[in-house]
Amino acid sequence: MPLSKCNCEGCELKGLFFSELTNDEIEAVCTWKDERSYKKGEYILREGDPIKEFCYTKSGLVKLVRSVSDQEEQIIYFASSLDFISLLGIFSNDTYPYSVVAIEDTVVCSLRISEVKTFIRTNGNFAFSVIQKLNRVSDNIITTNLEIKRRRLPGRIAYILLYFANDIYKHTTFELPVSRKEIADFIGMTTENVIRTLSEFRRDGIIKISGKTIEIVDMDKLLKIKQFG
Amino acid sequence: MPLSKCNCEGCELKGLFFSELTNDEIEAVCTWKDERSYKKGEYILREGDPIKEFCYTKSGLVKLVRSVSDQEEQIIYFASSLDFISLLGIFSNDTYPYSVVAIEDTVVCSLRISEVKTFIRTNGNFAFSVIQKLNRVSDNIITTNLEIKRRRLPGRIAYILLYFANDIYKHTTFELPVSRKEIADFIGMTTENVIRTLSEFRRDGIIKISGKTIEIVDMDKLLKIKQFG
DNA sequence: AACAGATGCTGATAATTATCATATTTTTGT
DNA sequence: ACAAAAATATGATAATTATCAGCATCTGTT
Repeated sequence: MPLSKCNCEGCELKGLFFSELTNDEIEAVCTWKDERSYKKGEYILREGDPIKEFCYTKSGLVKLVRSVSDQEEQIIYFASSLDFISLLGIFSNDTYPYSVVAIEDTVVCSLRISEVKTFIRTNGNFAFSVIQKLNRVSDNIITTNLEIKRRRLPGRIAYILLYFANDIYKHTTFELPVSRKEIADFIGMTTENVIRTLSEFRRDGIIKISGKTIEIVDMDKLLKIKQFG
Repeated sequence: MPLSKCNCEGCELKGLFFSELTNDEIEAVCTWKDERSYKKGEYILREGDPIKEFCYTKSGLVKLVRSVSDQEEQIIYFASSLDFISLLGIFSNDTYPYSVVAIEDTVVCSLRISEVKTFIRTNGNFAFSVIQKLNRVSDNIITTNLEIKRRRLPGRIAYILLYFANDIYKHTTFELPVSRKEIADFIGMTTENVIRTLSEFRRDGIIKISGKTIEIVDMDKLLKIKQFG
């Protein structure tokens, strides 16, 4: 099969994820890869399911969640485009220790994990790039959690607002992709207190809120709250 | 140089870390490896230093810490024997994002990171085993932090007591290897409240304390506090 | 359009945790 | 061995956060 028929060839992510693969390997990937679109709210992976695929986001935004009791869940991380979403335990577990849910419309590309494992064993440069990327994502999660842990409620809210504004949307006005409850599940506080703190920020002229739309009005103050709150 | 002169050959960790290396590769490791002993309290790695080595503990206990302000530090993780202590960012950063400090006398074996990187590129099975092990350690850190985050003070203290009792010392009586302040830095609470909670556990007949020695008297109650507190 | 159910919002109160002050004990350095 | 510093301990109070209760608003469905 000629490579020109393989749409992975022209994929904008090829350079990011598979620059180290040979043409033959890319062709093999292409034959088996599975690209899927998910609507906001849909489950991409389910906690407890067997790990058969190696997935990454091509576009969109997802949350990694784990359930900690009947009613409660904890959000581990938000992954945007070009992130691995298969990470925790993918090479050391049999089943997913968390679920992945689209919080915006999301396109995911999946490879068979067995194939990726083979490439790791046979292609050292590919192995190295996988290690680098896994390492970067893990570090990110760990550091983010530590940063949140050391802050109080206002600091945590400031942190997450600035995360969406600076890292995800790169704009001071944006649509919050998550509910107040999801913020609460992420920062480890109650929904009521998340709402209360947002309202206080609004009253203090730091942000404007209309529904899901947030506008950061006083960036300096928000940065100070992130730093000291 | 005959392999018999190489003391890595007989190292009890060879099977764990380097089972996938060829004899030639092990000999190369052996020539350059650096095995060092550290007394309790000594720094093994310093935050900000360039990453030149790939380190793991042969025995002992260490803490991974990062400083978050002039006076405060955050403990990321406790690593016991056979753990990697080079992990966060080792393959994606130039400098260590955290320090590693011995909290018990510790023996560390270090390889040159450049050499490990070469093995990853040239020996796929070794690469795969490194990925598996890094993956496992990262997951552990992430999961531990999530478990702590979702608990209140008593639950957090119960969690860490049971961690030392069950995972590290495998005994209901043990010497706490860390100060109350270090526990506080790990679970994200104040030193006073850690002390207070330990005192309450003692008053409630859950544990006995004499200095650094802790004895778990009422395991059932402690498990319940871990679960619901 | 009407309804149900989720989500957002606010206040009052209770529970939890931090801060400050002070004393005692243990460890460290000389 | 001694003084100084650090760690442990406890109480009182302040600050922070959770819980509960009651409404309003939004969303999706029929």
